[in-house]
Amino acid sequence: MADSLIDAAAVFTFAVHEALTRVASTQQLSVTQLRVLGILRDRTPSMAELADHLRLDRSSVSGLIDRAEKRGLVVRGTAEHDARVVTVRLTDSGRELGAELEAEVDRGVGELLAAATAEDREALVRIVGAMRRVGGS
Amino acid sequence: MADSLIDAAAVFTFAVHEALTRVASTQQLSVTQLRVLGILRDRTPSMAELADHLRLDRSSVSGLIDRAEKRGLVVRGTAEHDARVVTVRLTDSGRELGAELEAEVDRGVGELLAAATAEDREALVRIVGAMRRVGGS
DNA sequence: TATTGTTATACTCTATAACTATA
DNA sequence: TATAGTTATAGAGTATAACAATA
Repeated sequence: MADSLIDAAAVFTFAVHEALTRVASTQQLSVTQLRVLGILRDRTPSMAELADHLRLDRSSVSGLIDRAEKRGLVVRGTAEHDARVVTVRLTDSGRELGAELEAEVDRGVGELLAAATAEDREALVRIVGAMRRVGGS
Repeated sequence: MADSLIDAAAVFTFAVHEALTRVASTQQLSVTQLRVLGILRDRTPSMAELADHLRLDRSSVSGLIDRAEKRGLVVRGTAEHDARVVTVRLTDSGRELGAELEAEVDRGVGELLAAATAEDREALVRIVGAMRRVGGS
């Protein structure tokens, strides 16, 4: 596969990642915490499910949620069918912050893509669709 | 800008970032250390220039290079024109490891993009070209 | 005085190993 | 026994503030 393609993928990745870092850091959050807010927007997963989404060890997620809970962004709950399971959901304040940051991400990433043509932007959406069909994520 | 586009950018970014993390971790390296090896491939920058490339504080780069030097991947040198300046360059071993990992990155990222059409892959290269012309990086 | 780089410090993120509670 | 989650521990990565050496 052409070298310029791999380069492009890497440059794109670092640029978007940097935009995410910048947005998150306006609220003293990491990109991982930003992802947590995004994941919880329409889910109330168990710790294990959250770890799977993030592809992190459960012990890492324990610490992550400790810190997010301390900041009042999320709360731990219990699942009724299995007393071992801990669920995580957004607080109102977490949902509000998540929505704010999502808007900022839209703005920041949108800015990065503003110079591309509409056709090329559509190609990006198709690429990710193809990735998903193959990669399983 | 369409929501699916921003989503696609984020999903793409996390997928590539994860592939880079996976490759780097086969050698107990972070993505940042992997980037250092890539940056030094055809440059011998000062600490300040390296910090600019990585968009990190100089103190962060001091620690990064401490660890890379301890592993024998890079060496610090001096610039003849200014005794304050410290330069960084790859050792032979660092260059070799960098080449190995670059091949793995090509393979891993190439795999992610394998399902996309050639036309769409070309669009990605154009998108990054447009980003570069605007964004300054 | 200004700049380059390092050090001290503090915190987040991450994994591994050992543990507790529940199934 | 097996699974869900936490805790203890260790190390990397990052920034801020204070510093030393050089310009």
